[in-house]
Amino acid sequence: MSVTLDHPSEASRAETRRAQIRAAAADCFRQHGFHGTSIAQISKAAGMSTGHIYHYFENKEAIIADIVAQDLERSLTLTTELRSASDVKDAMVERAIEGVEHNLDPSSAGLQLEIVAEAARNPHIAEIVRAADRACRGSLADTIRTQRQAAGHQDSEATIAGMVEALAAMFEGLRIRTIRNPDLDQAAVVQVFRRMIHDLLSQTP
Amino acid sequence: MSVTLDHPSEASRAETRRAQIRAAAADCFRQHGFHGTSIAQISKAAGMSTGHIYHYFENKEAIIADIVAQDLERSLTLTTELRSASDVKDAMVERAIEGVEHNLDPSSAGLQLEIVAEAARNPHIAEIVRAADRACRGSLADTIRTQRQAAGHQDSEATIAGMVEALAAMFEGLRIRTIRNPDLDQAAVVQVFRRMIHDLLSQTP
DNA sequence: TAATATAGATTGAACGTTCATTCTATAATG
DNA sequence: CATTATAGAATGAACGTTCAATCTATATTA
Repeated sequence: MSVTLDHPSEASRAETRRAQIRAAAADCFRQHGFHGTSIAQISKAAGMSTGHIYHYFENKEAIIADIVAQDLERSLTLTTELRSASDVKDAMVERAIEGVEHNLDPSSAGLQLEIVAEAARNPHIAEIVRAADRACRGSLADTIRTQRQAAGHQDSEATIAGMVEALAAMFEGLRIRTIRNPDLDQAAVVQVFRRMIHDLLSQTP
Repeated sequence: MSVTLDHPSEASRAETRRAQIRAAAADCFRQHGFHGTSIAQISKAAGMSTGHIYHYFENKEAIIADIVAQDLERSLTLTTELRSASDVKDAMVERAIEGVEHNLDPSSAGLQLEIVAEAARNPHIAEIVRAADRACRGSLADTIRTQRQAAGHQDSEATIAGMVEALAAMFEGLRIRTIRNPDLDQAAVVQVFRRMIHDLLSQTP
């Protein structure tokens, strides 16, 4: 709508500041959790005053919601990418290492766990998380269904849904594993995961 | 040393009170998280004054640590139980339903996620959690190793460790799944899990 | 047994601090 | 000059924790 974009400011200036606050807040949340982090801490990390934060976010919860939404958008992208592969089974087995690596990164895992824990009790955050999860499940179910049908298997929708949940549990479970066992052998996990995914997608009734 | 035990009080009175506080606190923590719960809330839920809480716990973190320790002791018991089964593979497949049910209970899952999220940033809680996890892994590794050797397989320790991590990730991952997808089809998950566990324990190089 | 002493359980108010949020004033921008 | 960005002080509520006081019940004494 706005025409004058001579300067990079205009609309983008505000978004830059918002991103700056998001990044600083995410850092704080990783270290101290949502409710262990104060606005004062966030403002310090972002290099601005406390009052200024409220110029860009209505309140603390809005910052949390923004980070959650941004984070979930990223994971939706990852899930959708799989569908474009020519041989889905091979692609999933091959890319298992990426999924394992991604979910085992402790700082990422910490924030993700904070988000789910918050979703377990905060209806507003739960809504955002569940909508994103629904989209991810749908995408993954499509991917698996296509692959199974192409291989000549006949599965009920419940079976497909069960496979989706099992795969999701495996990868998301790694976020818990990396906290509970920081010395976990990543290579060994990748090897076992590959075999399990292969077997799951090839299984006959 | 003390002889007079006419009344059930003496030493047990204090433990009763501690248990009462633990239960009330766990309830609050489930609903509002560790750092979203105030001592005032806990004291109200436990039906006693705020000051009285400090008669039994040094501070808020001590209550958290106590609940965490108690919770982890229970999961260690569950893991150890498996070892006594005659046919471990059958037992694991048969008892998959219990593991799935247990980890899918939303109120249990919520507190467990709160604990892991706290462990991700609080070294004291991390220490408790990791010690318990080490014990569980050891027990599960023994169980799997025995079963695999009995079936004539030759696995490296890394492979056994990978299997342990995969199984742990699957079941613990369900805690995340039940929050992100409350409508999850439990029966479908049980069926897929059974097959996956069977295949994992029977797999050949 | 009646009277007193003592220990521990329990209370709720008070403390100093920190919190999220709002208000006010100044600087930068266009 | 008008608007927006920014800073920082101000506000009142809520926090974890402490503490002096009271209540309850058992033990001691006479």
